[in-house]
Amino acid sequence: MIDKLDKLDTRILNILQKDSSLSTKDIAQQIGLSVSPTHERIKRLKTEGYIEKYVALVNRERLGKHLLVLCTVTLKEQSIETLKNFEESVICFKEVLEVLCIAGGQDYLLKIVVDDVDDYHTFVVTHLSSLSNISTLSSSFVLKEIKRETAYYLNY
Amino acid sequence: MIDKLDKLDTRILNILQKDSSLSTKDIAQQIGLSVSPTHERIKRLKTEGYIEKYVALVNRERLGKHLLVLCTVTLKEQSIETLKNFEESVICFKEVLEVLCIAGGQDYLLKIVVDDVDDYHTFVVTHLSSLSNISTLSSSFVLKEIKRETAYYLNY
DNA sequence: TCCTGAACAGTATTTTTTACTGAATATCAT
DNA sequence: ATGATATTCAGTAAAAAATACTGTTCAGGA
Repeated sequence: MIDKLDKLDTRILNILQKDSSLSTKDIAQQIGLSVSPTHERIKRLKTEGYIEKYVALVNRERLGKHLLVLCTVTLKEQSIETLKNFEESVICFKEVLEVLCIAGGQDYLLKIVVDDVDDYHTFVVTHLSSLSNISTLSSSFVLKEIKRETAYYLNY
Repeated sequence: MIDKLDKLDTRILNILQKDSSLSTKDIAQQIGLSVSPTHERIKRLKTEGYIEKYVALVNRERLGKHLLVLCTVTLKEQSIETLKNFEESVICFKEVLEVLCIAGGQDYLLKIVVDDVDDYHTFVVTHLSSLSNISTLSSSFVLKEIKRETAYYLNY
């Protein structure tokens, strides 16, 4: 099979996105194949880039990361160079988990995770606001994470 | 050890958040322990809730999910009942990966993943806008996903 | 100092992963 | 239609990993 997904591949991806600790045997049973072809498919899905990586998802609160902040940033100018410079700088901060470039006014949305409000203040002052070409910077604290899902729903 | 993390636990979590396909042996070598205690620690981190689950992260674009949308929702009223009702409804939509309750005006930010603009239009019309008590609904298309990280940086 | 419990390394067993083989099935050109 | 070719499958075997178990060392408290 050359780089195209059939129903079984899709089912495998739906399963692994939910729980990658399942054995090949378990998955094989769920999709109705034997172990060998199931294993081959899973391996192929990885090598062909459908699966980027396997990770452990941890409990944020349990680990003392109590504050989740959404931060909207607008830049003074929108030259390629300025955008590129900002992007390259901001992705380096370990506190910044996501950086999205948003349509409309050319701006960015940052998802930032820190221990607490003090920690956030320190981060903004010592790191974020020191970046060049920032015009405005607006922070919104997240009161509650109602849903957090990493699995895309794939239908065949 | 009763429910507290030491330096080794933290290192294990940092490793597994980046790549959970590593063998216990590999991790043991990285943290400077033998396989047995390393395995015990990993198992404990799971049972004690530090690790929520193991998942495969897939390539969104590769799988035809070309559109990522941030949608801000404000409700007509902020009674407990109304909020609860909205939250319970919206988490059921498979297209909605994240739901965050934001400080300030009582509103929500939704991260929505769909195939394309048509798909999004259909979703809004047939699902999202049909929810009761919605006051305003503002959609922003994501032009580019600059950074997407699921690992929290843990320092000891 | 002796006792107790926690954490470790090492070993053994079970399970899983991975590679390999041949059969069945589908594909395609003749 | 038929034969050649490639793909996908199941089954088996070997390698590797996960898991359970055992005894030892080390630290803290009576």
